[in-house]
Amino acid sequence: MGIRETKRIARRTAIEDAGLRLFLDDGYDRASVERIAAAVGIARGTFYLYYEDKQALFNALCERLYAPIVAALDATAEALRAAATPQEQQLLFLQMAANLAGLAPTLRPLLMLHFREAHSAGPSGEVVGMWTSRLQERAETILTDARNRGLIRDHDVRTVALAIIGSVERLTWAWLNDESRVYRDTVALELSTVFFRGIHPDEP
Amino acid sequence: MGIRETKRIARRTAIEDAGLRLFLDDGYDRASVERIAAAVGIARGTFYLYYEDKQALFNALCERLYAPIVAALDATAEALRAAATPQEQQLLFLQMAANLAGLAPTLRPLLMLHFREAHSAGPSGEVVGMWTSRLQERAETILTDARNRGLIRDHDVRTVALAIIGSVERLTWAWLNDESRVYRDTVALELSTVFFRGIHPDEP
Amino acid sequence: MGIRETKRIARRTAIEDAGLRLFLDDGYDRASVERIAAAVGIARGTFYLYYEDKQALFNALCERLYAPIVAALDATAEALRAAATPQEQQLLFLQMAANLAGLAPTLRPLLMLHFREAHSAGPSGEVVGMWTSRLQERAETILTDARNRGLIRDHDVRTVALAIIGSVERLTWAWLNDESRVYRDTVALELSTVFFRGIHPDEP
Amino acid sequence: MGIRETKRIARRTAIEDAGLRLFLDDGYDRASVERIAAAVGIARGTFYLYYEDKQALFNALCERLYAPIVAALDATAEALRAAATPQEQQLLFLQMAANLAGLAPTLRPLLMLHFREAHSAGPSGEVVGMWTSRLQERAETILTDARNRGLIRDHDVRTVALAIIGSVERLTWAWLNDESRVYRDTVALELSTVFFRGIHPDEP
DNA sequence: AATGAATGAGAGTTCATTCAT
DNA sequence: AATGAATGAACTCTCATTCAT
Repeated sequence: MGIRETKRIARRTAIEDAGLRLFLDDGYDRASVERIAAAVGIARGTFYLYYEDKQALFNALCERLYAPIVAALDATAEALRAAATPQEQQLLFLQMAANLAGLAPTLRPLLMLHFREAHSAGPSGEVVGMWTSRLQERAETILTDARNRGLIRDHDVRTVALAIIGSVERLTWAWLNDESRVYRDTVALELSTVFFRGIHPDEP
Repeated sequence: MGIRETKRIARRTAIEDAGLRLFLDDGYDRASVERIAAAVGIARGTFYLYYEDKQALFNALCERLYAPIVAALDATAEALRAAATPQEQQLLFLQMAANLAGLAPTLRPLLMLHFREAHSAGPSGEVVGMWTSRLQERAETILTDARNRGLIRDHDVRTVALAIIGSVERLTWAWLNDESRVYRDTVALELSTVFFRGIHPDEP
Repeated sequence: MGIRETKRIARRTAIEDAGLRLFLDDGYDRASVERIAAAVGIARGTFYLYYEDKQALFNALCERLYAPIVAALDATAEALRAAATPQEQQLLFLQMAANLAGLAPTLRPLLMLHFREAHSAGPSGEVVGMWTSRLQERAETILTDARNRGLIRDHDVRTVALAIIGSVERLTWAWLNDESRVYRDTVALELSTVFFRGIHPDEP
Repeated sequence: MGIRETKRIARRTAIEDAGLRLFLDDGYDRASVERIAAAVGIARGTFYLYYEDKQALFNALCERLYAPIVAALDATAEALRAAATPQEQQLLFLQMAANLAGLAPTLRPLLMLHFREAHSAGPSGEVVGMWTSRLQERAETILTDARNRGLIRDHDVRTVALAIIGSVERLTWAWLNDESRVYRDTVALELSTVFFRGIHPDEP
């Protein structure tokens, strides 16, 4: 890779990092390109050599956040299709939960950004909404598959998907804000139990 | 009540209604006092005769939204303390759920506002956060009480409270956005079942 | 008229005058709202209390310039319809020419603005073009009427109208720029003679 | 010519063509070097290897436009000096008009540029003004000569020259903008007639 | 010869709030 | 009680040009 390309990537990363920090501190709307540029140590105009506009920077950060999550869900869906027994399936669910929980620390500030802008009125809210609905689709796919195989009770898949995602979101938000007693490792298991005991078919 | 007082209240209501609409359309930050005043048909300066600043208007809207919800939760908590049997308690839970679901249509735009600003960086986010934590407290109180009486399994109360609130929030958001197949009436029951079957003690 | 209204009008006039000067010095595009406001001695934001945007200020100036010219043309057209003999008609033409020439000194800077922006690419050019085509319409109406009455030879009315307007424009521009030997008083007569001798029917 | 020189000229032509298009679309001021370079497919900096600055590019385009027109006028003036009879002279006038009208289609976009920038406030306006005054000089020379030989009536030469140029400009502008019924071929004749019948001495 | 990163001033416009009327 | 004029800082984005590579 040429030296120019290397420098360019490094600078893009620097801008994204600074942008992330300011978006978190001030929100997408209030964070100004001027301050982002200043944080990186570049001129205002230089910013626009790397991103078409503020929105493009935000999109890049979203890509960073959601791409690995979507990938993890897709991988689980794929594996589930190959799973033969209910036991295998349950294991895969738990692995997925652990997998996602494992991603969390790396993605921490980006997750924070997700919540900050999730329902905002501006363009940031729209982008997050688009990604969120993709996640929702994946979750529904997985649950539908599980229901068809008799792994979970015959609830309305959409409702259950929303409920689970909502729980995960709320707990993640609590974790991000260091609300006491939310421990990443135990919570995944705890939550799984709550939902599984509730949604799996009663044993004879 | 004097005619003056009546007119003052009517105008406050008009300002709040216009403010609500604009906060929803544009977000708290982007909604300008100028446009709110114009929507009401008053001068910019007149706005400040009724609210100290934009923030005060937002606070008033929050009061409108959260006060009845907190009241409903408090009433349930009170009634639960007087309930003797587990059957009575379960009934009270269902009544509370139905009660809250019944409030939803009236509060619809205000609920939308809740989500719009829930995690925002500015002052609006802080206010919503304060109210949200009050709701969380109430939920924990109720669940702790239920657990102490053996009505629900011995989960971590905080985690379960967060999970339930998250689910409710996510489903409410879906309902607000007319995502298909989220019907207010059935969803309360469905959700109760999901959580109850999961969290109540196994029957012998 | 209330004192507020009076002051408002005075300030609008002050803004228009300053705007005119700067539009002339720098052109519509390069003239900045900031400098216009500074020339008036008001804050940047105050400008927008009086005009929606820079374009609106330009439109107001165009109104000032073109409205009296259109009025003069319409008055001539009206009078022509009532004129009985060719002699009367010719007299009216000369009166119109003198009339317009009489307006020129008052409108001088505004006429300058017309030429500055007449063919410009931006929004200013479009507005001027719109007004210009209105003038063209009026000129064609008058010429068509004159031709129908046998006052002028049977040329293509549109071509002649364009030729006359073009001549007038070019001479006006020369006058505005103090190109020597363009005297307002004599030029109207001179030009009339040039065109009349050429376009009136040959005498028997 | 060396291959290098050939390539250099080809690239200059490409830049001029792109510049012309953008100057027409956006106006000299708003057309940015960046977009011109992008249209050619070269880097921003490369532009400055071929033209000292944006102004220099504009000058080159003016050269392209005005040089042939000045040449045509000079040729006519020269031929007129050698002409013996009024009939010969009139013929030469008509030939010149036809000649210029013949140039028009080739120069079409450049003519458009002339009008766009003719009275603009910036440097582009000054350059066009300089060329325009050269054309005016030539026209006056020709008319003075014609008057001295008794070919045209004893009008003020300067006024007539301005009137003719103004007419030609206005009709050309109409033709450029496809205002209906302006046909290049007939218009030259029509205009000649209008002016000739008006300015040549009365026949006995 | 060609590149494209970098600059920083400057553009139009909006904002919440104050205060004299 | 009500008005609306005034502020000036803040915003996003564009510009012509330079220069190290």
